[in-house]
Amino acid sequence: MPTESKKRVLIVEDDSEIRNSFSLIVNSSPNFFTVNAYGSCEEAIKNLNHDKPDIVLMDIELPGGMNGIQGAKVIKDKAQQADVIMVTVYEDSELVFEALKAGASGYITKSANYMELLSALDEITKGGAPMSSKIARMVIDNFHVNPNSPLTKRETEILQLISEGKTYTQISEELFISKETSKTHIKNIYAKLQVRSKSEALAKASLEKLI
Amino acid sequence: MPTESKKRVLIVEDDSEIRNSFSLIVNSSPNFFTVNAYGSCEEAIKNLNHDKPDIVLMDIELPGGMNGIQGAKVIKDKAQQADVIMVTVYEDSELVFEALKAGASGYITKSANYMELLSALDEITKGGAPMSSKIARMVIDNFHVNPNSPLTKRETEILQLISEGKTYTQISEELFISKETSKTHIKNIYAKLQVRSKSEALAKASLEKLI
DNA sequence: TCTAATACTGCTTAATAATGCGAAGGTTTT
DNA sequence: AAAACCTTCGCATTATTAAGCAGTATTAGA
Repeated sequence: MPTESKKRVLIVEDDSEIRNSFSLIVNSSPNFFTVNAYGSCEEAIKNLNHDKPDIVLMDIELPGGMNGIQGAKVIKDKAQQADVIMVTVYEDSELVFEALKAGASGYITKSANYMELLSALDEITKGGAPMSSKIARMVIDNFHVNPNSPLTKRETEILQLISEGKTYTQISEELFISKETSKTHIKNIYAKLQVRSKSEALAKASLEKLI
Repeated sequence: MPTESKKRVLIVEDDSEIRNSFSLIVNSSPNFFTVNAYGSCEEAIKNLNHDKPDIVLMDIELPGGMNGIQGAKVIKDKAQQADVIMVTVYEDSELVFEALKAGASGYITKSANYMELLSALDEITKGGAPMSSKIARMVIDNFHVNPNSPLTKRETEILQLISEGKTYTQISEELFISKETSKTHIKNIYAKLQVRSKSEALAKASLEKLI
C-alpha cells in the first residue's frame, strides 16, 4: 500500500515511552502510519490542519491543561472526519461515557499490545467501534430499561409522552382521556418518583431507566 | 466440562432449519448445550422456570403473537439472570435500539456461522456484549453529542440544568444569576430550538444530541 | 366472587412557567 | 470602529402546571 493511501494516525500521549511504542507499532503496519505524536492536546490541536489525521489515539489522563475528553471534543469539532480512540488505564467509571459523549469511537487500554492496537485501528477503519468486552457491556447495559418500574403501564405511557414534550392537553387528546385524567396520572407519577415537575420526573426516569 | 456446569442455551426461532442448525452448533461446544428450542416466545416463556436458561438466542422477527423484542422484555422480567442475544437478518434501523432497551445484551445475524455463534456465546459468558462492527458503531454513535449545537455555552449549561429537573429559581441560584436572566436564556433556547416548554426542549435536545 | 389495584373524571387554589417588550455592558469578529 | 453576538437584568401579562380533595368505573388477581 503506497503511503498516500495509508491512514494517518495521530498520537496524543504524555508518557514518551508509550508514545514511542505506539508509534512504532502503528508504523509497522502497511495500512497505517504515525503522522505525528504529541505530549499534549494543545500541541495536537495547533497542528491539526497540517496533520490531517484519520485516526487519533488520545490519552484520557493528560497532565496539566486539557484532558483527553476535552481534547476529543475540540478535535471532533475542528476535524469531524477524524475517528478518536481513547487510550486509558481505567476501564470503568463515568469517564467512559463522558469520552463517548465527547465523540470517541473506540476505547482501548494502555496495556494494549501489538495485536490489540492494530486490530483496534483495523476495526475503526472498517466502520466499527473497538472496545473491550467490559466496556461493550457497560455501553449496552446503559440502554436497558428497568423491568421493575414502579409505574403502571398507563403511567409509563404518559411518562413517554411527557418525554416527547407533550402538554397535559396534548396528552389527553392523544390518549382520548380528559385533561383531568392526565393530571391525575401525572400526579401519581410524581408521587411514586418523589418529584414535583415534568422535568424532574424525566431526570429521575432517565436515572432509573424507566422509559 | 461436565454437563452440570455447561451453560444452558435456549433458542427461540421460528425457522426450523436455523433452529436446528443453531442447536447443533451450540451442542457441539464443550461449554454450552441447547436446553430447548422453540418456535415462539409464548412456548419459551411458558417453560422458562423449567428450562432455566443462562443464555437466550432470540429471533427478532417472529410471526404472529409476540415478537422477539416483546419476548426479550418478558424474559428479562421473569428470568433476570438470563442473557439475551438477539438474532436477526436486519442490522440497522430503530429495531436495534428497541431490542437493547428491551434487555438484549448481544446482537448477531442469522447468517452467523459456527465460529461467529460460538464466539458470541463465549463473549457473553465472559461478561461482554457480542455485536457486529456496524452495530457497535451505531451504539457508540448514539452517545455522541452534536459538536455543532446552535446553543451557546451558557445556554447549554442551562439546558443541562433543565435536564436535571431544576426550576428557574434553582437555576438562577446555581449559576449566581437573577431569575430573570434564567428566563431570558431559556426564552432564547426555546427560540433556537423552536419549542415552547422545558420538556419539549429536552425532547429536541435528546433528538439532536445537544447535551 | 370479592377486593385491591388501576383507570378515569372533576373542581379549586397556588405556584411555576411562558411570552413579549425593553435595555445595558462585555466580547469577538469583520 | 462598527457590527454581531453573548450575557445579564427587569416588568407585565397570560398560560400551564402542581396540589389537594373527592369520587366512580373497570380490571386483574386472590
